[in-house]
Amino acid sequence: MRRTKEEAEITRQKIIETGLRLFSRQGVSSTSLMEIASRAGVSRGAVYWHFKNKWELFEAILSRYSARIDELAGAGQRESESDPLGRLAELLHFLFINVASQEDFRNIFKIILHERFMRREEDVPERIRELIDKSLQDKVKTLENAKRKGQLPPDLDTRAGAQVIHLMLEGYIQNWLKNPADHDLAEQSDRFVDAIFSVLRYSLKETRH
Amino acid sequence: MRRTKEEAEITRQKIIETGLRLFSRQGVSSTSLMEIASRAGVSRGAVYWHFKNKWELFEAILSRYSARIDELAGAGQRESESDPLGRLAELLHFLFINVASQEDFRNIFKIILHERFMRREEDVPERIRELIDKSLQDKVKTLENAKRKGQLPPDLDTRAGAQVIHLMLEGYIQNWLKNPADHDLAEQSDRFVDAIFSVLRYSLKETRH
DNA sequence: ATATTTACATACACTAGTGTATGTATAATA
DNA sequence: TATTATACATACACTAGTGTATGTAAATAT
Repeated sequence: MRRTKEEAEITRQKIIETGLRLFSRQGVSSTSLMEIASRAGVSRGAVYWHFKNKWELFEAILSRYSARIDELAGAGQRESESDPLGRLAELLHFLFINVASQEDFRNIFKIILHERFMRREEDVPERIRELIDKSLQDKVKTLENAKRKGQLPPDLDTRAGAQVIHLMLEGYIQNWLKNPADHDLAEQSDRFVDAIFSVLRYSLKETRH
Repeated sequence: MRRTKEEAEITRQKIIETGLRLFSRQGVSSTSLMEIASRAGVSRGAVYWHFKNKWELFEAILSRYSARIDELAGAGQRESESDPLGRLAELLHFLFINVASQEDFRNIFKIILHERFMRREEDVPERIRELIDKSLQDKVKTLENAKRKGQLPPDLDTRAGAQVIHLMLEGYIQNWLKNPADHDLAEQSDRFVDAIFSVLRYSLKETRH
């Protein structure tokens, strides 16, 4: 019954895909390796052969997509960029489109959003938090840059701005995940980016103390 | 060892409080009745005497606070209101303050936000979704009203507006829950309401088709 | 061609959690 | 005061899940 190396890789991918699907539906902690195995059409032994435990499987799933997420998140941070706000708009559009059109990408987001607030120390690995914090830092840099280039008011609180961007982005994705039929994410992308920018332009002024 | 009626009510409340704390930290499905019981200083028997199972305990927790949430959510929806936008601002401020200052209220929000996207049918009861949907509908009404009173542009997409309000509110609360030391929620309440209103005023126009 | 890994499947031991059944001191009641 | 119902605690039976140990056919190395 020994499989060839290619076959082994196929089952490994199948486990990863099934894990991604189930994790995104039920959350990581309430999905058993048993269920993943049976839905992937393999035995639990296969899962334990490819991955040490549930969290290593989770790490494998994350690392398969983290490169793409990093790439997207970092796109607008270059200090030399002459139109940082334009870059930011592109990034947001890109995120919207990807989330709307690619299920696996959407599921990764869903897991991250869902798992982010769990507090059991043994459970959620540090990697998720790092991932989010990094992309937040990227956006602060982009906004600072846009301020210097005169694209945003000089008294904008960039940290608050970056947070609001994240929040609205996450919120919109969550809402779309909750009710995909409600509206077309890609179509509304323009309007939503406008909404974010109007917040940046008209609110979130720094407070003096 | 039989307790007096008052004592029984005290243990019941103690179980509810402990359940609220643990559910908000770990999520409902990954918190055991064993842990709740021991942390509440009672036996599992006590929990099973007061509540049929975990989800009935959860219902009890929800119903203890849903009145307050309903009250808050419904505050700005009166059609006869002459200043609906002002009411909405008050509501948002009130929510911010409550979430910032009252731990139990904050924990309820945390549970709702966390549990909202779980998909195991046996698990999350319909009540949470109903709760959120109702308050969304309230906000749509408030915005419609504000439009008629000339407080908002006539081509505002009120449904999108209501969603954005929810998303930003939830996002901000989530962010505050994630990092309470980061900033004072109550203090930033003003600025955040401003941000929301600027979105309503300058974006989210209805699309023609 | 033989030896050795590999890629699993199966079986086992263990734990955590659930729900229920039973025991019991005592508050409430008649 | 005797009886009954209450408010639990404890014990038990059961299930689901984990991790590990072992078996094994076939791919691969020698």
